[in-house]
Amino acid sequence: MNIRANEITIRDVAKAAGVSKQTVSRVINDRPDVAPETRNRVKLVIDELGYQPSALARSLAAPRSYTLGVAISGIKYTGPSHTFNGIIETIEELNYTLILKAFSDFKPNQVGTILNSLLARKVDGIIWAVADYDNNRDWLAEWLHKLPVPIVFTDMPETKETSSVFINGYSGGRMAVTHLVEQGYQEIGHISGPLDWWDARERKRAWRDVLSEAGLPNGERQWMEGDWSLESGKMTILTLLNEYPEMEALFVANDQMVVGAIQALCMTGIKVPNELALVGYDDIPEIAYMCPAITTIRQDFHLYGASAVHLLVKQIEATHSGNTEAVPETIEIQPELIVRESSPPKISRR
Amino acid sequence: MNIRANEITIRDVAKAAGVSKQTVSRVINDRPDVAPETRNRVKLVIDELGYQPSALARSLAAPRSYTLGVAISGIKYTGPSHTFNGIIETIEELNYTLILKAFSDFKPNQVGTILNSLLARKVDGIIWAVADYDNNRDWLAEWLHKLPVPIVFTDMPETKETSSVFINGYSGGRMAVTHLVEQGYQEIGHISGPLDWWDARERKRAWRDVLSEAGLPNGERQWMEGDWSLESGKMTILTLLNEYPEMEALFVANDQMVVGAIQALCMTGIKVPNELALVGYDDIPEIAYMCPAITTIRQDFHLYGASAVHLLVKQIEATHSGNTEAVPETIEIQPELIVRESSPPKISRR
DNA sequence: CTGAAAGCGCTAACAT
DNA sequence: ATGTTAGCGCTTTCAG
Repeated sequence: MNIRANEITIRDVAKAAGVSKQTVSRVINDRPDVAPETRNRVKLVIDELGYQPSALARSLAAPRSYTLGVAISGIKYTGPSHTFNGIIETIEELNYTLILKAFSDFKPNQVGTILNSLLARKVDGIIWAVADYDNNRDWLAEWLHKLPVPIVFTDMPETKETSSVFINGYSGGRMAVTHLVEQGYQEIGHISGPLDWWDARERKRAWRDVLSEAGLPNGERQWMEGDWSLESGKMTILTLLNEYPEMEALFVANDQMVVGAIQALCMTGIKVPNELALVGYDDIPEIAYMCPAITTIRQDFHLYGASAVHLLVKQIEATHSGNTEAVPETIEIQPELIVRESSPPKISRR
Repeated sequence: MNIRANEITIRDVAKAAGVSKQTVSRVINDRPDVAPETRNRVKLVIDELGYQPSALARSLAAPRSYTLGVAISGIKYTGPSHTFNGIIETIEELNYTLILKAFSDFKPNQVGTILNSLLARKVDGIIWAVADYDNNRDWLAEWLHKLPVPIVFTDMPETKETSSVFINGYSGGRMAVTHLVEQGYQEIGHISGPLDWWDARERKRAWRDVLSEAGLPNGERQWMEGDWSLESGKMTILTLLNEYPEMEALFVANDQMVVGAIQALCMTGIKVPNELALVGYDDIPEIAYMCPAITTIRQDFHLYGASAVHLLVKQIEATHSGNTEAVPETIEIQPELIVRESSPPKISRR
């Protein structure tokens, strides 16, 4: 294989093969209307010269660029980083090129800037993988109907007007709490994520609903708000333990906070699961290696990212091939309960 | 702000402002040679029309694209994902656009494919953030001298011919083991990473060197090879404990393996740090929240990524502005020892 | 200071 | 099946 050294153009190939640029273009685009013999000759010349077409020029001249724009808000944590990994791999698989924009400070006009800089590179579609918190989605709303290309959201409260992929946090929350109820616990607390995050609200709502339906207590002193961080898990559980001493079991809205909480429990000498049963959320790799291993709700982040790409490409194909207007579609991914040692039947506890 | 809807071109602006395309071009490129009055008029029209220049067309016509290519091998783990985060943010800061390629299977010809697809988009430079293991670097070597743009490596054994940024793993390893020696431990084991990784070899070499220099035992039964994973930490420590029962302290080559090891220790009832002192590597967020909190070597991944970008952009500037040939440069980042509860002075143990 | 012409490397639309 | 003519939207070069 040769490297594109920026010097050989379609012209050179055409000249060397004794055909027109157009014919070379047809060959590199695998068009059917080229004589087999000509095609071979051109291909040979391409190999000899080590010709590599300029994706830039093709994108400019053609209606599509085979480029996808992805906007993210940071990938420091397990969830987003695995989701992003799914996105990358799938884009790669489908032979698109990925242009990335990071969403840093959440100012309304940043939304427009990012969208524009993506469109300025003529992306065929956009994946908006920025977490739904604050009101960044509202800022987006005004752009949506002006967008000349399909867009797919991640973490999106179901909407009819836009395509999105989401993992059902309410359903995951229900699984977690239902599991604890079924194991026989009656005093079940909750540490939520920051409630300006949609996901955090969904999980908390699930906690409350399940307890209500089971006729179990779910008052205000039974839960506290964390901020997803390890430190907040550690701090929050100490307060909660104080305010809600009868607590037998605890549903924590993400695994990071569980790790923090475990350190606090360990330091105060409270035994898991004998004195407190625990269920987390996310199934980060570390959580299975706590002592005891923690029951959690697994989110298939990789599938999540992959689905977003597949959906987007589907919409793009629809726009380009048919005369069919792309119809918004929502893909819902179900989380899964992973039972480990931190949530045994209550009766089995000493 | 208006959104680029792909319909307004520089031509429309020129017409509306009653000037030529070139003048508009000069304005959007902030060239000095435009009458202030003209400039203002053009700017006004640009705003009114909501004109957004096509980055694609500009890249094609101009000598630079203000686009950087980044090749990574996956960002599922803390280290790479934080490094990548530093890369993204810095690229964003410097107003470049990021094109991403993922390196999945390590076949020699994938290297060429990735490089070509980046060059086909006319990137101004490349960051190769693929971990140095196996022999993927060798495959790269043959392309290097043909590359028409600067490239910066991450995780690179120091070389004179190429620019790179690296965190000194040998020095980090020395810090870890020296700390244990200074705390008074004499029987110090090691769980290494997979030895086809450069970093793993460096850390192990440091372990051996420090022990040798201190006149402490460092035989074959005192260390074992893991594979960076949680599970391997768990498994490896059990074997090691068996083969090296006198072990008082242990240097583990990354924090993930520490987490796995702690579970194994907890299950077998071995107390940290009283029966075994522990030092990890990486300072992943979770490691400070173990019980006890783990001493580790912090790597500033964010700075790492940021440095790679700064170095690359520096090389690009050199190539474009001056007639100076870009001189390869290496940036070395020093890791830092973070002392926590898992490595107290031996004497203080009960 | 401003404009006209030429071209970046390719594809689309129409010829033949 | 192949070639020709026009662009894609911008920048560069060279006039003036």
